[in-house]
Amino acid sequence: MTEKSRPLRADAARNRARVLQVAYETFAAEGAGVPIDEIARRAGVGAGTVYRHFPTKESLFQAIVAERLRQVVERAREQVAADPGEGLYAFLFQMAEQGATDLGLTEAFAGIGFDLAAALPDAEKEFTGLMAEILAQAQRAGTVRSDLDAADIKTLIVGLQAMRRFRGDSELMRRVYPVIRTGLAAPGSADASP
Amino acid sequence: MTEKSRPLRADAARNRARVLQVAYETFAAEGAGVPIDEIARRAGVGAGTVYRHFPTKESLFQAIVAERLRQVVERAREQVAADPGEGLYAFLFQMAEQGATDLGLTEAFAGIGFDLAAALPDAEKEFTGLMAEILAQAQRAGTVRSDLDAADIKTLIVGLQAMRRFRGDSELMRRVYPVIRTGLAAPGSADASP
DNA sequence: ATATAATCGGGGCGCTCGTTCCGTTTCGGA
DNA sequence: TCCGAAACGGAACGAGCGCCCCGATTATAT
Repeated sequence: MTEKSRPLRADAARNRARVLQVAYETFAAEGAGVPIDEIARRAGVGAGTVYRHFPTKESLFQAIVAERLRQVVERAREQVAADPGEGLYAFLFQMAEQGATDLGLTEAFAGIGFDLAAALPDAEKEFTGLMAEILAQAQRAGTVRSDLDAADIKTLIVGLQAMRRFRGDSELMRRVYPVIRTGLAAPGSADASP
Repeated sequence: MTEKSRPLRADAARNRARVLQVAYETFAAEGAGVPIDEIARRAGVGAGTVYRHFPTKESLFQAIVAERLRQVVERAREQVAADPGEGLYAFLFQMAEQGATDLGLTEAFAGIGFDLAAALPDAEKEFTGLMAEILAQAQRAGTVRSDLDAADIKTLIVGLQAMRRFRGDSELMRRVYPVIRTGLAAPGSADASP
């Protein structure tokens, strides 16, 4: 009912893939503020070509965020499966590092010029659900204090990404991460301050 | 040597004050992205008048940030004088609340489109020095762990402001602040998890 | 009151960027 | 090989914004 999606012509499919790849790298490195013309130039196509595949700049950004979210969720599932108690910390600090490596996703996450829940409600719900799950596992394992919910974790991710973006050097975060870790630890657990 | 600063004409002084006041409120509420024309309109003057008093948009923003920093520093000195052990926490969470009430200062602080250290080196140095002082007092009082420096505190401020901006409702931060507080607490102090 | 200079206001210039348009090129089935 | 459809690319349009210009206005010293 929605559309008839005939298969793309070979050159069209190639160009679409190039645009997606270049746009991902560019948004990650420089954020959503980069002009479409610049992305087209780097991809070696005209601006018109970009707009044929993605009717608006936001739709291109959205497509990339959706794909990145998929990867993030997938990786998080692996981590929590490997070590339920440690999963939340691993995921949290990995998300923090993305403050430096994927500026576009960080902006989307913080709601800067992009409403994640409105644009990609399904992906957002899946992510929030996953957060709740990872948190519950860690709390069951006794590594994280029990008075926190998934929304608190999302808030912490936004804060950690901002800190990581502010501090160019990940070495310098060495002393900040333990502060968060200690603060999150369940009283009496190994990470709690003695 | 710098300039001849003759006294301003009465109407000029009045307009300058109006522009500063309106610009402060506007930047605080909506960030540095607001057009100069809009600020001029709200102040009831023409754009040309704004530019006679402040030769560039950035210079206006800078003037406001400088003034706000002065107020912040002054207030912090009072707080740390009143209670050295509690001073750092009070200041930290007050700065966090500014994530919601003063978007302009928050952006300047996080280095979003504005290089604080380059634009206002003296104010920045004074702020950093104050951070070191407040931190040292808290560490001496035994309320904050000793392996942190002033740069870590600035990083935490940036993160906390981002979290506060992300969470519109300060009620919702009730569970996040204790996490930070516990994480910062010196082992064995009252805030450390038992 | 008048002259003089400071100040004002807002239209306009130049630039950026998202988006569209259309003449030209390329693909791929017959 | 040939042709119609699909895709291309980049010039061009319009909106937004920082900043400048200049004729009109107003404050202030005399």
